[in-house]
Amino acid sequence: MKRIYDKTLLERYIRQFGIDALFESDMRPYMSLFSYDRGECICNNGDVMEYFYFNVKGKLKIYTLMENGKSLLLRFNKPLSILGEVEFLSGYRVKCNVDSLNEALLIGIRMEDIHKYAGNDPTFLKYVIQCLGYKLYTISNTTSINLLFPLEKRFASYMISIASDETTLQRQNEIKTSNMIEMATLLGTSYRHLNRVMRELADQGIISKKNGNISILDYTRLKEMAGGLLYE
Amino acid sequence: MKRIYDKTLLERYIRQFGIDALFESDMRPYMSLFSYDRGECICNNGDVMEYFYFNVKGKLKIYTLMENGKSLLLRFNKPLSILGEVEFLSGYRVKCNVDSLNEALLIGIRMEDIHKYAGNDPTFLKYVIQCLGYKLYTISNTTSINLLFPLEKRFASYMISIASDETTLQRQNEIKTSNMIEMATLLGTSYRHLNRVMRELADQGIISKKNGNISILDYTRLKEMAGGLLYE
DNA sequence: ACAAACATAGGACATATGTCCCACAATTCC
DNA sequence: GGAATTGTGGGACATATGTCCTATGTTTGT
Repeated sequence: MKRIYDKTLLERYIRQFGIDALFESDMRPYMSLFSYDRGECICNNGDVMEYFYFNVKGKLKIYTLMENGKSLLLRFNKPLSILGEVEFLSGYRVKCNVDSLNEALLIGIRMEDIHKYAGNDPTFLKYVIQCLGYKLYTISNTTSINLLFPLEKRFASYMISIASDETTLQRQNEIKTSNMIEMATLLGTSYRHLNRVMRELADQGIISKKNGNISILDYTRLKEMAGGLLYE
Repeated sequence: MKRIYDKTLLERYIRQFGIDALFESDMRPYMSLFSYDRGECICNNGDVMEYFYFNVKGKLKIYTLMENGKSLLLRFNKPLSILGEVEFLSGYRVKCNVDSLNEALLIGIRMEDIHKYAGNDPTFLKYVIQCLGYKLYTISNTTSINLLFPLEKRFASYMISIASDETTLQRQNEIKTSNMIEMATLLGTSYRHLNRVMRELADQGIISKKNGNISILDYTRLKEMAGGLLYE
């Protein structure tokens, strides 16, 4: 973790995501910009959260780590999203682990400052509620899906959801898989099993794997296989 | 569901849980008291939430129901807790099903009213954030354990949770199982498998099944088996 | 360039869980 | 009372998934 003393960059991100509009007063004086390297840990189970963060660049991995060493990915976190909103009012210690997956930039505000200057700011509080509501909803959804459907269906629906990119509004038929292991944990399964299921789909001519990319060959059958499931 | 026109009772619960202290203005004029019977449904997937609720008596069961009929228990909800906080700001439809497990009492405030009179009330908003944070935390915990541990553990924790009755504050060692099939779906498994696992526990002398009731014979070992997971 | 670390691919086997089926007891319906 | 329905208990087998291990290609660090 490095602090970046670049007011211009900070300002650019505030503008880009409209972060100033989330507060009724100007919080800029209390904001710092931090950068994290690929794979760097942002916080761990048991930590006391010193900052409230806005993730403005990079993908974060949020996961639990159990006593027996098993871990489960809870979600990925992409800009714009927040970190520390649970701890902000409760004062609890952190319960999850958060790692940066690539180079990430976070805007941090000290917990004392956010308490002092935004602790009674309805605009900000409502934003936090929305974020929390969204997180609660998605995790409930994922939980059910993970437990109730076999990987084949989950994989199919996952593929469809990332293939239809909301930004371009057009379907990508080629998906670059940054990392199979990451994908496996996201789907709540083992790498081995994901591999097995993917090969079955490949054998059936529904997808194909080529130099690390997955191509959708038969979108119709893939959609059929997902059977209405939606990962959000 | 019956509306109860008993101002004294309403006032008693407001006092008992300090509900008036959660708002900066007096919300009593907008509160109604509702009672639900054992097993009665409070809301369903797809409903529009008309009220924001405080659960002041009774245990609620919160679960999802998928299109294919499968369902999964998300959590139990005991006083004091709230319902409708996700819908309150987002306007989303309800995504879960909520049933009352025993006789329950809820204080309801119409969504319009809570928007109008508490939508910018920092005290209330902060309370909502705390509740959401707590829910997010517990569901994250449950999710991980659900996915990382076998039914045996889930069953054990389920037993422990319903055996400790909040009203009597004393442990029931005999649990009447209204319906095994329902219990299986709640735990996200098949009846067959639940049966199998229960027999294993019975063989180990941890529980016993007699004329439709489950008795806990060895609470300590049962708790051990649950391994810290609590459906709270 | 070479070693080390990592990603991909998959065999062999164990375990958790699901599906299908049947038997029997309890409850409800005429 | 007898038939029909429903809940319970469990055998046999199939499927989904995990664990462990091995091999090979690919990237990275020095």
